[in-house]
Amino acid sequence: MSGNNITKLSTGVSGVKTTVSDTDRLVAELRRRIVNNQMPPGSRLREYELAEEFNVSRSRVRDAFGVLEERGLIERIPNKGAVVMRLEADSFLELFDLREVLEGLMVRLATENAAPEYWDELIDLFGPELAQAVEKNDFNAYLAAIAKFRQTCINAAGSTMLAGVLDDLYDRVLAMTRRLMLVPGRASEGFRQHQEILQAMKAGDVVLAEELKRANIRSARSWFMKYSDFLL
Amino acid sequence: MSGNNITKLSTGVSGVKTTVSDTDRLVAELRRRIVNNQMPPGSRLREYELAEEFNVSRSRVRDAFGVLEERGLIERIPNKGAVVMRLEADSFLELFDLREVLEGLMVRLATENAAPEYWDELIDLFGPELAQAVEKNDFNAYLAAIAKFRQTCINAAGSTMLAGVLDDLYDRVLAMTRRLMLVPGRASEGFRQHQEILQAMKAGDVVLAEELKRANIRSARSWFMKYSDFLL
DNA sequence: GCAGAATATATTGTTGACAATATTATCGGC
DNA sequence: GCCGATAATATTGTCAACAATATATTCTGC
Repeated sequence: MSGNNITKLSTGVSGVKTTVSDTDRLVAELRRRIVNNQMPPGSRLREYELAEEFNVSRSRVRDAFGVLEERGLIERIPNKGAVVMRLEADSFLELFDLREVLEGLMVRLATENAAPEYWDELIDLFGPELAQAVEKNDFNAYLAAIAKFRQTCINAAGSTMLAGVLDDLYDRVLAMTRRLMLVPGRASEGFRQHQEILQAMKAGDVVLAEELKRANIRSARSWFMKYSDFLL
Repeated sequence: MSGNNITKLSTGVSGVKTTVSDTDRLVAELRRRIVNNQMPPGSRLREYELAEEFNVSRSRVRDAFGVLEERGLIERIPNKGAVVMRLEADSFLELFDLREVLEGLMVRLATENAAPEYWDELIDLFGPELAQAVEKNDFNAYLAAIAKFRQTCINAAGSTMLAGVLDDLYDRVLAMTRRLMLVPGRASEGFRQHQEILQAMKAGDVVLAEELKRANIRSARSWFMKYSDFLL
């Protein structure tokens, strides 16, 4: 096995990139493992080990580590190796502050740009069926719906830069959301908030939609602070 | 020359990193050249060429390209090479939207955290002397003052995540600021706005400070739109 | 048995050589 | 002279071997 190894493939997600390399696949898989806590914070990542597992050279693993580090998912200490970044309470709070202004902007731009009908699909998704699933603690369904909401908004917002920044933070947001959802009552509250936001967006009420989204994050923040002892 | 080559050195800027590698130095220098337009958009970056110039191996250059790409300063096309990213009008407008919420947040957090006296130094810096320099089109002095303002705020805000996001965008902000300053009248207006923001910050008026900073960016945005024909 | 030095092992950091690909130059036919 | 095919060159992509460093183990004197 030698030489170049880039398979043509569209990434699907509004991407400019049309090729996916070994490095990209590595990054994706390692991201997944870290966010899913299969590799909990503090875990060591050994280059050779991963190189063998994925049948790639150490250089690819090393490249992947580079972007993972840039994204703040791992920490690299010279000559010692890479460990999964530990998320402190402080950085969670910082993350909420950032999300408040950024996701608020996202919703504002999306509301400005999209026609009212654009939101019908999402409004349908956030319907009675999902409501029941949330009550029954079907977190995967809820998580998928939230991801869909996010992606639909980003597409409508139409700002590649905003999309990039949100994407940079996404891993950490996901890691936190997964935990926060476990707190009794939070999921159903978040669900209702999303319904309200969607109504405002369909109504084209730019200001209200942004404010509701910001309130949504602030609410999540206060839940987090209340239960931080359990969540960290 | 072979083997590891990492010189111990503190980065100074509130950094967690305490070492600076060849790659880091490369990134810094290339950033500088790109932002200063010594490497205008569309320029091609050849790996071997740079490797020779900096007396490093191509791998280091390649690593540097990786972070430059992640930062959106260059674009890498497989088997073709790296070119300096071309900044389109759209992305400038996107950048203004982002700056409005992010720098607003920066000022808000900074105002919340810092004591009134903290701002005296900056208020002094943005005094009559600098005002005169701005009138005389001494752009370097103004640019340095703005950079100082930014850094002081980031330090006071105390959010490493926000600092990271702002840093990611900094190169593009700088590139744009340098051009926008050339527009007659913009620099002195921006100067006055910074004075007002600082007054609000010293007064501890969190809401007003944030709103003034946001207005500052919106104002810059409208100047840009008006003169975009000359600036692009 | 234990602290500290010396050795062995594991792991990361770096490089130069080679493969794959794209770009440019050359050449023959019309 | 111009166009397409073919060869030559330049440039990037990948890897495997080696160097440097950190960690674990063994040894030694007490």
